[in-house]
Amino acid sequence: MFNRELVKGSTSLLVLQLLTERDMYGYELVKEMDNRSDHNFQIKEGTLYPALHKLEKQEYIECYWEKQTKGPARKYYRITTEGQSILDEKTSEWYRYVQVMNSLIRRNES
Amino acid sequence: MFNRELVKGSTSLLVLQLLTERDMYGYELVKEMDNRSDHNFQIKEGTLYPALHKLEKQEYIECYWEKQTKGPARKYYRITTEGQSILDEKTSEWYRYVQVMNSLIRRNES
DNA sequence: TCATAATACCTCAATATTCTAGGTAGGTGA
DNA sequence: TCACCTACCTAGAATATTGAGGTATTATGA
Repeated sequence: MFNRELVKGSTSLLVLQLLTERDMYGYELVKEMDNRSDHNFQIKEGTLYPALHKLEKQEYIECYWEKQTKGPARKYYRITTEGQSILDEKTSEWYRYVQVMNSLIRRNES
Repeated sequence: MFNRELVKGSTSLLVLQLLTERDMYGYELVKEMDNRSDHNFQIKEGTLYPALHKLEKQEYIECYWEKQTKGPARKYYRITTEGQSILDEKTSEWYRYVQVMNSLIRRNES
């Protein structure tokens, strides 16, 4: 697991990115991030649900309920057109951020 | 400038790294980060000074005053041995974090 | 001379995100 | 029946950052 503060702010980027692949529900997103990151990103439900609600309010994602024959109903989320373009922005911001950070922390081992 | 939240948690890493090059004072660190990052990391004094105090309390850095013939005295910081080893940890954490993030956000453009 | 700006330190309230710890409810298996 | 998993949720505490303010010294230019 990473430092809590370091990871702050990357949740929305990850959620939007995963939703470009397929519609997903909250509980699924938690498990998916955990699995795909080899347990490095163990985002908690207490973090994800409020984050989803904010993204929905911003109209970057939208939701629909799907009843299950087995188990509780699921609230699926799908990314909107606006969400897609915000994702593009966030993604390029991420790459710029990494580039700047790397140039700053790379040891001057001459 | 980057998103406020994305950058959270990288301040201590940057401070420790810069101090491996030479001892610096707070005001200098602010300007230095701004310059080196092409104005992408405009860390504010209200962020840096408390961050320095925390690092000092953790004994990752230590300070000494230096009077100037011109202008106000400067509080210089130097990295400690413990700070150096924490920096190593934080640096490798950073690289792991970037790797995991990249593997998650890289579009599956097959 | 006097006002302004730069240097150099500092604190505090507001904001945003995350986590911990709880809660509700449906369904499964021993 | 009881424990567990699925699946949703919220509230309070902790943390980092920022904006806005403060103090003090020195330099600059009108």
